[in-house]
Amino acid sequence: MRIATWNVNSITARLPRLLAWLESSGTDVLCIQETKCAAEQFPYDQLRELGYEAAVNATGRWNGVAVLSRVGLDEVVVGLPDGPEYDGAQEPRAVAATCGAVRVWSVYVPNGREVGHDHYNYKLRWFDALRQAVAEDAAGDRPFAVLGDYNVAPTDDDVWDPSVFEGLTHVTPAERAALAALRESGLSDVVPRPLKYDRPFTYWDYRELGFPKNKGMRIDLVYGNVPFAKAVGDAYVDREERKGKGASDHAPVVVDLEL
DNA sequence: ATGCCCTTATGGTAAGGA
Repeated sequence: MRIATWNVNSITARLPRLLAWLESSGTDVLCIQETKCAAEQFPYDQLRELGYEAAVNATGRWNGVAVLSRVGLDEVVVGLPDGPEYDGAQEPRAVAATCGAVRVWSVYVPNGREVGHDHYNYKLRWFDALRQAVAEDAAGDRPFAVLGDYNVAPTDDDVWDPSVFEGLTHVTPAERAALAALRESGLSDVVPRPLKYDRPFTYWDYRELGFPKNKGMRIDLVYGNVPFAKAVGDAYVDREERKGKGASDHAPVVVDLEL
């Protein structure tokens, strides 16, 4: 089974590339983030023509997540149970589904904006709610993973230049502690291979030649439980998808499971 | 080498991204 996660930065803007990539990559299950569309705008029909069902949590112009699957889609949960609110609303940042033998969450963790900002505190609360929501599956016998844009670089090696990030979100001890707490609940970081250069970055800013200069970050993560991690045959960042006109600023992370 | 911001909702400008 081939499973992947990809922040598409608008499923509407990315649809031609998304459909082509699903076909060329042979992905069975895709966790998507930043759909940036209302539920009624979601391209169910085009995806169904390629054989994919979709579990969607999308409410409008910001955020939005989905799980696409061509190997079954059951036990769908829309939204993080007991998830925190921001500005009085639960944002569409999580959706879960069981796809064949594997259960997954697709997550888009809040950005945080600035250290100490309300959004940063919300980000940390959101991680708490995520950990509690996945604890039972993380400790279970069924292959399970939380895939998505975590908006945290796990280590200093996961950003192109740590000195640039001093005092900024994505690298703080509190954010990294939230990742550590997830690992302590039974999940491990499935680190993909880079297909070029030494480190498996997954995001490069559109500005200032970020991609050609490889000024990247590894913030799109796959956290799997023991049965999931044992089944991993290969994992890599498909950096080809970051190239050219009409690319997202994130590349897909692809995991092959021997199931 | 894969290229010098992109996306949304708007109705010229604002907000978010990280």
